[in-house]
Amino acid sequence: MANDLKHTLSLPKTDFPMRGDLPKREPARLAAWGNLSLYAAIQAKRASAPPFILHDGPPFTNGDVHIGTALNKSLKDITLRYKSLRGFRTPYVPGWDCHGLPIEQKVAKELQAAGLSLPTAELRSRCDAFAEGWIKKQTASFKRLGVQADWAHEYKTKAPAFEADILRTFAAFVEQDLVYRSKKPVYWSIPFETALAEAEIEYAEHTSIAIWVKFAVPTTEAAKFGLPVDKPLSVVIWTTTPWTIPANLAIAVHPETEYIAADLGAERILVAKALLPAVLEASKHPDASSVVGHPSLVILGARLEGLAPRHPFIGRPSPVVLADYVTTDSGTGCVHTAPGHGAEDYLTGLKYSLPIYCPVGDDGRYVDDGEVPADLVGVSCLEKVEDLAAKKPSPANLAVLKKLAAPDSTGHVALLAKAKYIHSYPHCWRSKTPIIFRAVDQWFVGLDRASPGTASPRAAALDAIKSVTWFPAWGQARITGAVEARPDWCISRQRSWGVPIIAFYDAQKKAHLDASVVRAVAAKIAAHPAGTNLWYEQTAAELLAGVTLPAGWPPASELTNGRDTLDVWLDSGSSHAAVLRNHQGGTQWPADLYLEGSDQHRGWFQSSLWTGVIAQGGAPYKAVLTHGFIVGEDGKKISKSGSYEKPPTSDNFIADYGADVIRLWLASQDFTQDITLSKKILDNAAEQYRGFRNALRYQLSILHDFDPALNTLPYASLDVLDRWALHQTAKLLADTTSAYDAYEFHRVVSLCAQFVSNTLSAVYNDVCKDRLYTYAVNHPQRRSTQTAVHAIHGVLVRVLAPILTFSADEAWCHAHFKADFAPAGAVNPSVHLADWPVLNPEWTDPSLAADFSELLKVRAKVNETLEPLRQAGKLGKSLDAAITLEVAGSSPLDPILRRHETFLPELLIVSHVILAETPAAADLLVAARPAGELSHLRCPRCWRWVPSLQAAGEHEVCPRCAEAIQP
RNA sequence: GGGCUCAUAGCUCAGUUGGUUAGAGCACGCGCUUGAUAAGCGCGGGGUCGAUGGUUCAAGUCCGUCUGGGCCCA
Repeated sequence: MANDLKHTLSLPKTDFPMRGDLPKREPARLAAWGNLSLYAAIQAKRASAPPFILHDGPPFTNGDVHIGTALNKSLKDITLRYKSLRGFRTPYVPGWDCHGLPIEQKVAKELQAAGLSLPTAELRSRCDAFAEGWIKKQTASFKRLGVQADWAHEYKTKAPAFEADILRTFAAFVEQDLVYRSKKPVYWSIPFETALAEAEIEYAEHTSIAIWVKFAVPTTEAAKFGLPVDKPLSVVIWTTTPWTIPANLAIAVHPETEYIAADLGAERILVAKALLPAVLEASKHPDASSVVGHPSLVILGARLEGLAPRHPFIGRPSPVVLADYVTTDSGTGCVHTAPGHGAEDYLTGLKYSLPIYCPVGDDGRYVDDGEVPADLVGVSCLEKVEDLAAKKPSPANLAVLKKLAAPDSTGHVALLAKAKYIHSYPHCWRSKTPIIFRAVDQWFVGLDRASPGTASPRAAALDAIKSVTWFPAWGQARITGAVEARPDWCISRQRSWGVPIIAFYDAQKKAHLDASVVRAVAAKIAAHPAGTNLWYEQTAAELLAGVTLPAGWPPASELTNGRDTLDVWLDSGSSHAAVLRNHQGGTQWPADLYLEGSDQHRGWFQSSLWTGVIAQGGAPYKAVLTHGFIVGEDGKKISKSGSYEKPPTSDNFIADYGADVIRLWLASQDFTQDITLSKKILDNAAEQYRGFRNALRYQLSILHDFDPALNTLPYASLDVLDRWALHQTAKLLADTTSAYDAYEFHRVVSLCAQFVSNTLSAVYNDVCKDRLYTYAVNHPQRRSTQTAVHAIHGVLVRVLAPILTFSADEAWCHAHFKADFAPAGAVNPSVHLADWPVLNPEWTDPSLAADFSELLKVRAKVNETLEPLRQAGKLGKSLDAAITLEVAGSSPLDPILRRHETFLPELLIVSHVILAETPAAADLLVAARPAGELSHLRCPRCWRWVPSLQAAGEHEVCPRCAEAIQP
């Protein structure tokens, strides 16, 4: 019987599945979008719209898409989808960073394992294929994530046309006379005569010879600095690389460390006071305690600056310099400084304008430069693998040791002590021999060089930074600091997989570099399918055929191609020139936005800024947005925290949760900070996803018999509750729009979640069930609610669309076509082709909202009152209750309740409300009892308790239901 | 060691120019409903706002120090 009545109700109905089953269902939607050519359709729709250009920072092509990269691409996609809905033209050309050491090394290792040794051009081809393979894989992963882009017209830094633009950027540097040649220390493999990168270094235990060496201080020098002159005085240095002594140019001390001129009896030595006992022990001084206790002169390091001891066997001074990195942990506190053989030494050398001196040749042997003593010339610094096993020092170490131990013409012996020293030392990954640190010629960009009347690159960059909007604001301080502090840009690398530096060398190894020649070769490279491989396949004469050589150059036949490649930061740093300047995919320069991880303040943001201000006259972006990094549950970086069952790749997470859940998770986090990843958090996101999905589903289900074209009511005839819901929706739209505009996606998610939960689920949907289910299908109040729900759904689905790309589209198709997918040729076949909802001013009704704010407080109080009855078993659903509200006539609540008196039972979802006036001052008194106590009867159809039932066919129902089921 | 940055309930986030018992969603507990049902509703427990000094009539909110993270550099 009851079942018969149930069939007279308009219950929710939809084919929209309750469960997303995203990992399985999302790929079908991707395919549907492909069939729609959705990206092209969106671009076409916005063809004449104002552009919003997000320039893609290219991921490196050497592995799977990591979840961190997924974060980056998701944020970009959310941004662009939002801007597109808002009415902007949003071309998005995805890019790939293809050159670089990690790929070259991976390929080289594979070749080595296979026992192959290939010419450079062949090695490069293999690197090319390697990169291409990952581009394919990464593209698939990005697509699966829901990232919408011009995938068919991506940019690749290895494409010949792109390589040519890199070279043109480089040419601009040359043109402005910013590029110069200078030495810089690099890791050097002697057997392979090549520079190595950090990644090619393996650390292994090594037995070195530690030496303590006296640098004699001339008496006149000592006197000048107020040091004792009663006995010979020496500054003692300590080093574990004796072979670098011929390159010594200075001695570094810490400005705030105390030094002591200790009296050893026949002579004095100057060392850090704290290290004197250790030095005495090393030198086996017979009466150390007396020396330590002796009242000797103590002097602060800062006061020693400029003191000029003599090199132990080369006729030049070795001045004392100051450096903060000097410690008193070991050694003597006086640090042997050879700017050509150490990173810190190099920087100190630059600071003190010392030559970057390196008397060791490519083959690891001392050169004959007129400075190196004759007995050292030709001696090798190499320790062969067999020497290592025998712990046999290099010939250079032995030769230097011998010289230091030999008395000079005055009988002075420089070597104070020596000892074996076992430590971890860098070795070449291929030859397994210890590397040496050695300065080689490099190309630099002088960032402080300025032609008369123009600003230096640094000044221009600092100026450009101010014209850019930084999100968050502290990004400006960060990049300003990085730009101010960085030394001149070393743009050359001794690598193969990169863009060659178009420099030529004559027989005397003199470098020839000219901007017009670079441009001419760039043009050839752009036009040739081999791209820059041409450089490795052709001779200088072939490359320069038809090129007019600048005055002063030898004929092309006497030139050879340089072997250096450009720093890869120049590759990606040229992307704005290669892509935006060329309007690739409809883009334009400068970009409206760059969006990358905060590490790029020192990376891509900066390299792009330099190339922008030097070659294009300004910053290539109007705004820069940064995000943090993904960390593990413990807040520590993901590589260091716990082990994962699967690699943390985008694909793996999507396989488990679906792209929309991953996107929702990422969107719900404040990405300016670290983003925590854990199963619990992802499960939480999945739960939240279900909430959104169900909200959309329920709306669809109650709209199943609503035809917007036929059944929509004008705003003026909408029910008060529906108008309130629209007011809340208008607020949601305004708030989420400003959150999107501020790139605060987590606020969008939070606002939507609260709207769905508080406004819809807890109040609006619950209250509307009665009218939606039990009223006659065409009852105005029912159509009123459907009108509102339809409008709300339209807003919600579009507000969520940038984040829940798949599910919002799925809901869209169900709303418009009552199917999973739009039929062929449908109008508005995707939510992503829609426009952002327009804020209807009618919807905003502050006085109504004020009333509701009070009414909902009453509702909360009623619920509180009902709860004990329910817990006591006296009450089930609230509809079984009758309520008495008592309020003082003077209360501001009184007129509100009166105004909405007939609506109260519906709002409170109870069967009967008695509104009474109380003289008491109390705000509101609520009493509840089962409606049956009023001797009311329960309508078996709408479940409300009413004074009397009436016959309707074979049933007894309330008058309202009787009318509703009239045939 | 330096630059920038973060630290509010189990989780994700709000907390306006310092001002009443610090909020929300999710999760959790106890009920209700069985006409959104692998759903929905109600009620409830849960935070000494990283620690510690200070400024103030008053500090999650301002200042100092420390602890623990992150990115970059050394």
